[in-house]
Amino acid sequence: MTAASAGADLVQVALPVPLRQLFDYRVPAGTMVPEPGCRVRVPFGRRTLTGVVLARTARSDLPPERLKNLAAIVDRQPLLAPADLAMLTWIADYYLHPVGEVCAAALPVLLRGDKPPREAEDRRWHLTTAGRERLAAGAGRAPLQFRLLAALAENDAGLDAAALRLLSPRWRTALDALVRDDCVAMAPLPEAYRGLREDPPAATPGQAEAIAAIGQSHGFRCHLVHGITGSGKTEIYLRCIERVLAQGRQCLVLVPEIALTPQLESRFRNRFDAVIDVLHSGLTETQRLQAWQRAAGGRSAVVIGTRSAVFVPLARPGLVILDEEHDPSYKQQEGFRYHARDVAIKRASLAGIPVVLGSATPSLESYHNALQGRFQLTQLHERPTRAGLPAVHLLDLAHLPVEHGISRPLRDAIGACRARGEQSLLFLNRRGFAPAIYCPACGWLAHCPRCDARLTWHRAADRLRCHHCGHVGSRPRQCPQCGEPEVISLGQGTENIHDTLQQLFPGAVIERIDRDTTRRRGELEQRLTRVHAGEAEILVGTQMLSKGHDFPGVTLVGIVDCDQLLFSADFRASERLFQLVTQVAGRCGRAERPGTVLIQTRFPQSPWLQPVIRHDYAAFADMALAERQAADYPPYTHLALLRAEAAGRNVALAFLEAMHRLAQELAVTTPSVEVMEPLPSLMEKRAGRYRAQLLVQSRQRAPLHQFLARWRGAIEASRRSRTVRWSLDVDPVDLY
DNA sequence: AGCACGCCGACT
DNA sequence: GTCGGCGTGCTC
Repeated sequence: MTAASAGADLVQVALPVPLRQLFDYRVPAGTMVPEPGCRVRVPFGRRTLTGVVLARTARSDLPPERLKNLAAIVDRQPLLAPADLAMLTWIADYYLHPVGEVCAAALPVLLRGDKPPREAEDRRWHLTTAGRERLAAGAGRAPLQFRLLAALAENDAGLDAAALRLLSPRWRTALDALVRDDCVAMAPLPEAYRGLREDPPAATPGQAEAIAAIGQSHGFRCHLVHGITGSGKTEIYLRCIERVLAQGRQCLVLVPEIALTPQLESRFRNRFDAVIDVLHSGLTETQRLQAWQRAAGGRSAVVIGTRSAVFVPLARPGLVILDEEHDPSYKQQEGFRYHARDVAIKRASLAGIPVVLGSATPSLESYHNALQGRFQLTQLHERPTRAGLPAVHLLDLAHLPVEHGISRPLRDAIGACRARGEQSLLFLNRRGFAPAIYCPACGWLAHCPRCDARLTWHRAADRLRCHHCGHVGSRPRQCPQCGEPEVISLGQGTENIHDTLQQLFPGAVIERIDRDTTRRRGELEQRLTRVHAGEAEILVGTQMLSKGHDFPGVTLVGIVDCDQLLFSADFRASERLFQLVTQVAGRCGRAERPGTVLIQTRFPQSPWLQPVIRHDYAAFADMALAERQAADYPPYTHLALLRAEAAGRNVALAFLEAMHRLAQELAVTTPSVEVMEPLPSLMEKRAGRYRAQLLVQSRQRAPLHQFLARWRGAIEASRRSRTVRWSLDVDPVDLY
């Protein structure tokens, strides 16, 4: 770092404001020029903000008299390395999002302010020989120093800041004095990786092939590991991580949700004697800061995290793994709408390291990339345990006796399963007791006053709830429209299925797992523990059950209603159906016993169900890809979606119509970009606001991006954009 | 996003 | 007569 010369030194600063630009500031003469990656305090309008220096520069487009001086430099050393800044700049450009907000999103909350990083808590101090002598000499004029010495003498491994703080809030000054006198020194930090704790099991041929392929890649390469549920993808991750750790480098492992971190963490801890950190929204801000600092400082070996952890800096990056890569929760659905999978791939390419995407049901985008040779594909078709894949059967609801959503064969199968002392799992993607309340006399249905949606009756709470906004109402005694003395409930939710099963199997222990029964912290874990302990005989639950958790005792899986997935407006519906059923089916028969999956449907002839029955991902993907190609949908085209919402009906739509005209003018120079007509959203009214959307499509990425950049600029400049709430979603995942 | 400036309604 | 509504303009 050099001191600024007379007035020629400028820095470009990313500020947390929704403006897609950098701001230039003068470095006062005589002060050190902050390096890129350092935070600075700057005057901005009438306030002072904290931003990140992205670059040094000698000249600015702005006239010199309008440039202001930096108010202060927060960090002496950069918080973010040049590679991190390059990644963040790329993301800001790709998603057309303000780079200052992207930078802010990449920093822990405690580093977004103007405070320099706090002492890393894993730093420890221990006694030196001189310290021992001072202690032996007895207490002198400095009683606190003596107490610190005594405490440190009892702990050979040393004490950290938290432990010393317990001795006295004024520990810092006393410790500094002791360090100056060489009585206390910083204890060496533990090595990030110290070796294996257990011998890895022998790899199956499929695993060995994947491990070798990933291990052979020098520099950037994207690997897609497609392994059927239970085929041992985690073991592949462990072996690849082991190789990278042995080289003294770090690994970043991403999972779609917090609930999956504990089991992965414990498997990693059993295998590796290493510093392993988790990073997700369930931590306190202080914990997040510490994990972030350990990763950035190279003091951790493995970081396991959810979506936002894709931004955590690593001093020595060696490998990125993204488990369950098909999971839509990798896409942030509001504000800064990035996709962690795509960011992870870009990040690995910038860092020149391999990235591994794993899934039993890869997204069609990734699978297509693999077929095109852009990703390297490894497939695992076998389970290492003796259990084979479950047998899948369809139950035709139209031609079978059905009671409260449970058909006779499903009921009998559950009974037989119980009789064998095994567990069964029923999947229904619908919470509550009944999804509709209906008047048999006049046809009235209970609607949400703020959304275009029906209200769901939650019987335990005796409330009508809207699952799209926070609305809660009570069930009317009589029909509010015609006065009919009794309204009835229609359809089944998990609460209802739970009840029905309890009636069919009196005395059975049934565990319901959905957002309603696992709202409080630790409740999910508690219920899962009861299931694993074998206390529960039947499990009923929603989507939550499909994600990652293994239930070795479950030998029967029932999909109560797959038709809602079969007929959905979303062009990804068939993909979701295959993924969901395969993932739920994968929960069973993992141990020695084979499993059975029963799918209830009114459309057993649907071609989409055939590959599900045969566990044939390739056949499903061929069908789905052909359909996507015919309809000009991803992965054959790229999409962007302009969404808008406003309090008044048609305000958002009128805005989009104006933006549509604007887009058509702009698209003249990018003819490969197709701008669709704006449409009201599928659920037009939601939480009291009216929504609409406009789809843009192109076969080629580059012209689309070029168009979007100009279009977004024009939208921002238009006065109308201030009358609605709008967002531009690059690569949208949900199209409604 | 904030935060100012700038013109038109109901009130300490 | 003011306090304050949110339209619109700007931030290196």
